[in-house]
Amino acid sequence: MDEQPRLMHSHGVGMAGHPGLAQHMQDGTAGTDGEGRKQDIGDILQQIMTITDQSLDEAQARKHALNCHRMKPALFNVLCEIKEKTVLSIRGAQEEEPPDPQLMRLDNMLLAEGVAGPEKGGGSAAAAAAAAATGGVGADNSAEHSDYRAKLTQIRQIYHTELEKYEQACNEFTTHVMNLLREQSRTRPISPKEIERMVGIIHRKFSSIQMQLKQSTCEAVMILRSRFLDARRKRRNFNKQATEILNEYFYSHLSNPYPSEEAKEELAKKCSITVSQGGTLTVTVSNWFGNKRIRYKKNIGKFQEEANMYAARTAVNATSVSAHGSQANSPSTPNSAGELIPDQLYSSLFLYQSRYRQKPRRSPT
DNA sequence: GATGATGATTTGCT
DNA sequence: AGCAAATCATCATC
Repeated sequence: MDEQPRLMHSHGVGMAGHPGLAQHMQDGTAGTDGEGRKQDIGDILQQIMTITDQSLDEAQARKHALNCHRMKPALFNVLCEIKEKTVLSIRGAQEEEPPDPQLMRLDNMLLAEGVAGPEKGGGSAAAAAAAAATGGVGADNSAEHSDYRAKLTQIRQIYHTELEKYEQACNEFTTHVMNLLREQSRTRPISPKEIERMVGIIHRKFSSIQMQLKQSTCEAVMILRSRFLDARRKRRNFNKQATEILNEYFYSHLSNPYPSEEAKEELAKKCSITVSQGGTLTVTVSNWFGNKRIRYKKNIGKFQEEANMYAARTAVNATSVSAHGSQANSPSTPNSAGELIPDQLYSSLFLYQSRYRQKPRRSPT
């Protein structure tokens, strides 16, 4: 069979645009069965058009018949040419997709939470990371942590099995489609690029499904996190002693209630704050002072009694230390008139300063 | 369970 | 970076 090479040679000769077909048509015994040839081509085209309407076996047989048809190479060439012309216009629509920021965010989060990425002892890495994020919580809630770990591992497992399932399905489908296209490429021209494009489309579809999985996994992790590890949920009021120490500092520094970093550390130590929610111990102290300042300022009247009490206490302490307790005032009943004045002065100074505030000065130690 | 207290977080400013 | 202010979310009390 030397038909194919001959057809290729004829390119550009004969019937414009359809050289192969033209050659073929001129091949036959001239004139008499030209009509018959036309009929033949019409039949073939009809068969191709209706091939999808037939049953599988029927179509298979028809396909085989078409493949063996002597006109097939010629038709194929024609299709190739038409394709080449149309593909040129399609090629422009090739988009280079940038990495989806949403997907990247999800990936990063899953990685950070230890759901994606390498498994390290059943998600303990994630728990450790979470613990670090919340400031290295002590042993008081280790039971909750193990609960959290277990649940996270569960999520992790579901995520991975689902992801694997999707990946497998994607691969199966891709190979299936590729086989189909290869099979079809025997009857119609399909460039490797087209197959590539189709694979790309399939992958995009599947990755959008994967994204949904990632999204819901992220949501599940967030819920779990907020349920077990959110600092706000873990909020514990300070004990009485800690509050007293902090209040003592606050009211004795009412003119400038901005403890330095060192003072904060000192206070944290004194208050034996173990549940450091925010990050470092001093952050908790900072939070307290921040809240105290704003709430004091908002409603001085409400805090007046408290202010008087602490002012009196420090005053008593001071006198008892400096003057060897010679002024025998009862500690529980302070001289109200004597203590109120400096206190009010302090508070007005604080309020004044809050407008024209300066950086808190560092303690000399 | 309604409400105020309170520790933590967020937002915006300097 | 550190703060004020607003806000959130839980705790504690009744």
